[in-house]
Amino acid sequence: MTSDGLPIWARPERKTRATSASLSLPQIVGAAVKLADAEGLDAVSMRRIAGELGSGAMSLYRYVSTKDDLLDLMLDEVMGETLADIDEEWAGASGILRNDLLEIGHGLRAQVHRHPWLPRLMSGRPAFGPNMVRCIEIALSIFDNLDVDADTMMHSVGAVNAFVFGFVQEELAELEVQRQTGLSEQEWHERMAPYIRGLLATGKYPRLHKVIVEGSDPDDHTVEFDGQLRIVINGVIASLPEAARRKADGPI
Amino acid sequence: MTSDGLPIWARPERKTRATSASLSLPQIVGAAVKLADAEGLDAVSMRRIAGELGSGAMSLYRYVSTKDDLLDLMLDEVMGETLADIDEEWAGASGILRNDLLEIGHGLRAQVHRHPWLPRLMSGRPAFGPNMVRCIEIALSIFDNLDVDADTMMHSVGAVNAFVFGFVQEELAELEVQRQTGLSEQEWHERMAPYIRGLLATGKYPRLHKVIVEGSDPDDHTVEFDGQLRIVINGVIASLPEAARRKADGPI
DNA sequence: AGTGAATCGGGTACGTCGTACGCACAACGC
DNA sequence: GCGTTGTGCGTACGACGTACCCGATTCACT
Repeated sequence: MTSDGLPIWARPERKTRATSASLSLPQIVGAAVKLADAEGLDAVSMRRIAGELGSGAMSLYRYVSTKDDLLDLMLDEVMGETLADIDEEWAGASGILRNDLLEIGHGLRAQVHRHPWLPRLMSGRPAFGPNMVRCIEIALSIFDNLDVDADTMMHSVGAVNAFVFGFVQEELAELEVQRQTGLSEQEWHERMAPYIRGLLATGKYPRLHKVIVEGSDPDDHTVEFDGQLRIVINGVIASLPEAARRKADGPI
Repeated sequence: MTSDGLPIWARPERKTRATSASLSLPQIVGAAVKLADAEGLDAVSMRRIAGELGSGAMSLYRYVSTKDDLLDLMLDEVMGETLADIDEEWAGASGILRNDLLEIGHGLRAQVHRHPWLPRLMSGRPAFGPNMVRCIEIALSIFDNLDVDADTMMHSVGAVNAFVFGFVQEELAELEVQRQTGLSEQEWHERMAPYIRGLLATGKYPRLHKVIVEGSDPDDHTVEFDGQLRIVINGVIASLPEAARRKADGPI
């Protein structure tokens, strides 16, 4: 959004009437995304993007009225990436709700891992781009032959979505530190160990102590994620009306 | 974290050897939090904070080695806020797992609503401050007489936590736009309506159309949140070992 | 009481950022 | 031919985080 509070897509289309242009909006957005992927969101400055494209910084403003707009476009761009593999109807839809929800969850997480700057962009930015809208449409398609009401559909995908984003956010916090410092997960954990040990040594956190000592080290975040996602999906399916619930796991 | 990759608490304590100081770390952190609450995270600059305290910008660096450290401290500060109401043992713990999880969820959401800049800080910043650790400890206490293993405990609070953060993040995105533009929720929705109508008019999003037309307008986000939170908690409780599950809803 | 060391507050300055403004140039309709 | 329109981009301004440095204050210790 800019000063008028509208996201870029809700505003009358840009002119781009003229003939020869050495720059183009998709080109700019693409360069910005590539930069963010390679060096993090902080590396994405107008000057850097322009430099990457071999043009002047101010040239970008012929295509984008504000950096914030560019960020909106980046967000929608990567949402469109997922869509590229998908044709008119969702190829992945198995018709079995539990599997579909699982796939949506894992797919969303994979997408965020490909572009770790996504969560930071989504904080404080309502996403309403065309690609995002198509993503929602496709997500809703998993209810096609389930005959549940609109509110339930929104609840269900909303809950799964919220969980996935919350989870990856925590995951990425750790990865981000590792990226910025160049430390491996191993090294970072070792670096933190004395502090953690000091905390536990106070004896003020017996439950945390128990969890750290007895808990299995989640070296593979994916299985951790899968486990928790299944828990959430269980809850979602359990809340469905009975007819839909019986069909959620497919024909027995 | 700074260049060494360690959060501020994992480093040897700052000197603060001398006697009389017109500034103090808690004072600085407090001013920063107040500023963020009042004008948003972007208003939090070293110069602004110093100005608010009637001192020079560079003076702050006697107490904080980097702005990033200050942000870490702000995060832990507000986590401590919640703790202020709580004494040694959690007053709110009912011993009934479902109610405890509900309370944790609603409490966490309330906390984030009090400080809408929290999610943006947590993106890309592992939180390990003492207050945060105490929060975790207290959250784990709800399993005290339930005899479940460490992994299950982490799974359970992790799933609820992740969901809550994901949910409020979406909520706040909308609120943030309203704060920045000064528009009310009503006004903003009206401003967006033509764009949304245009999308639906294309006929390419039949499911989204159905959801928007038939779905009840969630004017009260709290009931929406409560509904979805209960769904997640259902899943969590269902995944507990049977003995614990039977006790989760308390004595019948 | 006198003195050296440490810590305080903060001014100046550098390199970065987003972007307002305006100019030179190219392609078009007439 | 000539205005009109749209491009690319150089310059400049006011923010930002913070490195560096200096005078003033206060402590620890004789």
